[in-house]
Amino acid sequence: MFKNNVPSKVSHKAEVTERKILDAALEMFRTQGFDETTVRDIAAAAEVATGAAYYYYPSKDAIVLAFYQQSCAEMQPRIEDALAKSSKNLEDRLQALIDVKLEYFGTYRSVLRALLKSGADPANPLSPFAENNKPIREIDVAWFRRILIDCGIRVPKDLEPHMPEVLWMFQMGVIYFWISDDSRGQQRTTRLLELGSKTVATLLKIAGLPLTRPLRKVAVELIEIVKGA
Amino acid sequence: MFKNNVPSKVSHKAEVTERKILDAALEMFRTQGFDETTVRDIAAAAEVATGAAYYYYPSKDAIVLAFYQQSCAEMQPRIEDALAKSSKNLEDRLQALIDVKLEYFGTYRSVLRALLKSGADPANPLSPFAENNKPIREIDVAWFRRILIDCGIRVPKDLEPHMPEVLWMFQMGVIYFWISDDSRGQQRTTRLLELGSKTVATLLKIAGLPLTRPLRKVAVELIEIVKGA
DNA sequence: ATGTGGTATTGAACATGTTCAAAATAGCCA
DNA sequence: TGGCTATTTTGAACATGTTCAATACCACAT
Repeated sequence: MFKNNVPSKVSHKAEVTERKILDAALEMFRTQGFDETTVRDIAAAAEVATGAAYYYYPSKDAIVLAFYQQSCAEMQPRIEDALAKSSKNLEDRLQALIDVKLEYFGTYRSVLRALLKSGADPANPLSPFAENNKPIREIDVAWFRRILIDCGIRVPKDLEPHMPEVLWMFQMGVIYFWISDDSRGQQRTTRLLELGSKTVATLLKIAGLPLTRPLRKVAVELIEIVKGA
Repeated sequence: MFKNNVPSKVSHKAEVTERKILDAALEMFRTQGFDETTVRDIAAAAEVATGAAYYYYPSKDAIVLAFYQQSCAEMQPRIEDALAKSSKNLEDRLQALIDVKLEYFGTYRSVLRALLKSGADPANPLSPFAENNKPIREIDVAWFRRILIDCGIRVPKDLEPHMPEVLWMFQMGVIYFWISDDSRGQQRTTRLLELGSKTVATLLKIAGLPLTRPLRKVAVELIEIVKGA
């Protein structure tokens, strides 16, 4: 009935509180760093009691997780844009795609550091490799699959099903490098991304040549070991 | 005067306390895990007050660091042995060397997880990549240098200075994989180590062929970017 | 209006890493 | 031996992530 008249004030007060907490937290993480920000600080900035934070988020880490989920959603249109503007070749698109992420995360390096502080441990819920982050991972991987299809490179049958995840791993590598890259403007990461993207594209083209079959076999086997059963 | 008669009891009581704390800590980390072990627990097990732990170790993490240093020292003779027994070819020796580490760390997986929980962040004192762990890193790298020399593979001039550290990175990769490998007896890691070592050796031999020069150039450049200025 | 059940909020209490001022002890010299 | 200084040891206090019982609030049925 009045859901269309007074949609938020009354019925969504809880959601407003939740948002206030998340926003306050991210703002403080951004400006002072994750470790330097107290849950009490966050609650105070959001004008609620300390316990309220735990009513909405089971832990301080969970706030970072919420950021990760939000960031995934918010980046979708940006990625779409970036790919639309870029050429269709693999190198350019790899760069464009990963650039969107670095740019987006740029303001939140401290939050990302907190997110990735667990290394690549799949047992840690914060890790992009964790089971609970599978949905995000699959959205990400889907982009790489699309890039691969669009670029027109003919990928050998044995390698093909693995390639989207391999590219995703490349992306993760760049991001892990980036979070502790203290060079001016993270120029080392920029160079790594440029040369890395080019190399990945080159290798993928080479992988189609007949002579490379034995080496490719090994690569596929290594990939399968790492990916697990 | 009596330093030779009563060497430890009197003059080294502090060192005894330090050891007691370290031993108690490692034992508890091993049996209950790092996070599950309280500093109060450690102190109690070592029969000292809580504060005593902090007189000898500036933090709980620092205890793990002490373990890392101790482990490096204790592994030296084992590595020497393993290499003496193994053939001189690169594949076998890579495996033998890394096997020593996995075997040694086997009893302390939980401690190693704590050590590597900071990912590869050079800013974290616990990380093997940190500045303060340079001495350990260099001892490790020296072994790989020696392996490379002994194996007799002719390594191209541009690649050669980087190879010891590249092999060290390979080792770190295996270890990072190992700490979250929950397969029975960590058999996935075993396979990764086997196939990985073989592949590294193969690639290094191939790298000497004239046709691979352009690709090698790129590889060297990537290595230089990652290693930094 | 009033009670009622679920939701949201509070703030004190707890666990654990860490700090620190005070107390105990050790080594040593007169 | 007695006293003095530096080292070692202690345990209470603090900071911060987290839990929880108590309270306040809200929408709705009577």
